Amino acid sequence: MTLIDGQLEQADNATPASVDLAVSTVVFALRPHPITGEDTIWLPLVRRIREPFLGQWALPGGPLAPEDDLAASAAKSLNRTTGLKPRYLEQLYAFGNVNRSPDRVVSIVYWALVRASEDTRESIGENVEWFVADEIGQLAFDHNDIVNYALTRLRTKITWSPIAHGFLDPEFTLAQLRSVHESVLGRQLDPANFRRQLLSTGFIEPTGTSVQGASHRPPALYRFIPREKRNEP
Amino acid sequence: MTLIDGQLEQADNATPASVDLAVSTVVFALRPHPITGEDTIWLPLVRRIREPFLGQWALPGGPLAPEDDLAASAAKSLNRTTGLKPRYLEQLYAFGNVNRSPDRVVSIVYWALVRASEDTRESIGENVEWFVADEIGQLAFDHNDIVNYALTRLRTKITWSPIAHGFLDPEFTLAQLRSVHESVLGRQLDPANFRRQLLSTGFIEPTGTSVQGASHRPPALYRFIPREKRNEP
DNA sequence: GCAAAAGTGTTTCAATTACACCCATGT
DNA sequence: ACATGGGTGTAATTGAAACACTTTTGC
Repeated sequence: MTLIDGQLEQADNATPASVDLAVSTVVFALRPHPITGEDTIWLPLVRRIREPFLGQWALPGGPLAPEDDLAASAAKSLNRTTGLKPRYLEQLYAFGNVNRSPDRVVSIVYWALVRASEDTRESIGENVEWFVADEIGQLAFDHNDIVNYALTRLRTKITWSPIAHGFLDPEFTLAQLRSVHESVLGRQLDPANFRRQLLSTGFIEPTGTSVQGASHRPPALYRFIPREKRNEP
Repeated sequence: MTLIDGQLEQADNATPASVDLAVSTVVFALRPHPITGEDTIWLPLVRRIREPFLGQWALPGGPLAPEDDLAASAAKSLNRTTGLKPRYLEQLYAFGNVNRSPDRVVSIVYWALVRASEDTRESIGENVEWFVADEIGQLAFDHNDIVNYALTRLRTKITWSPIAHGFLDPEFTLAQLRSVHESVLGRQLDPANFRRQLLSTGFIEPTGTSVQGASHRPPALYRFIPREKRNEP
């Protein structure tokens, strides 16, 4: 509430910040659960190599570089830790409570979807590890809260927004897409109704090709239609 | 993508930031349109008193004080400019593109709802003025984008979330609440269906009192039930 | 009694759900 | 041919929208 020159303070020409700014990312992928074998949500965490919370697991991220946009910073740290590029990336929330860290840090958190690519299992580094999202222990800072918030956002958003393709290759069958929804929501969905609902949204279109080789009718392949190329959403 | 000690960078113990951090707030109130007289959305803007964008209108805000939570900072700047306390306050988005300002500033923006109180018309200061939201000119920085984004959020959120009471006194009639929805959405709503829909959500409860004095059946008064005291949503 | 807004009831229409059934393929 | 998942059809259920109707007040 300080007054400057007898006038109100104003944003966007702030005095030099005494608050640190970081960008972190919650990265989701679908992989089989180690016990049940059913697809479930995984995420990569990074072991902290300094105080505070030294040795504990935390979300990948880092300070915001002056030359990076926020989303670019998130994508970079994602790529650093997983070697992957995000197929979906969205800002989650800015966390900045005074008591969330011993020093004062505001974290702008993104969440991302990536494919369950093969080559990322152990290839990155000692200090990066993937965990089943529902079975992570206590994380550094308020990162448990952040992960839970991101999971909630994923599960609610998938019911009305076309994001499930973020877990898949560019071309996919409706069964694969339905399987993603089922894994995220944790319940079975009616194949017939799922098909109709999704096709009526206009979010996807058939590629014209289909998948041969299985001992049943070959399923058609579809691709996601980006917002700009859609007709009436 | 710098490596520190041969390890991955990590968030939340960032190196001293070379990026400034500000918190701004989009404040909405409902007041009669100066020409049509119908209730419409207004918001307060602050005239900039320094470069860049000197003399142009901008959102109220300021640098984040180390001792303030993000929401507290937003509420403070709101109170500074309008003299009001927010009846609803929510984080909107963190804007941080490199090119949004000559210097590098990340703005964490909140949006708020306040009552159309009498005493705030001109009483604050020379450099604060209220505008009809749909009739503001060109603002400083990317603040036009921010205002439009906040308006979109308000209009979509009011259809499924109980926020309209943020424009009203703690006790209100269903007609007042419906009028808020109509003003925000810009179209008429069926009184019968509106009543049923809203009561079925369990967001509000009757106070037991009603408003006498008008030449028609006296309407019952309702109050908003905060999330914690609700039963099933 | 009449106007005016509060509040209730009912009919219609659209969307979702549940589930029966046919289709195309590999073995 | 038959097992398997892909794909279509349809009746039942639910919920939203439209609108007629009753209630309670001031004048």
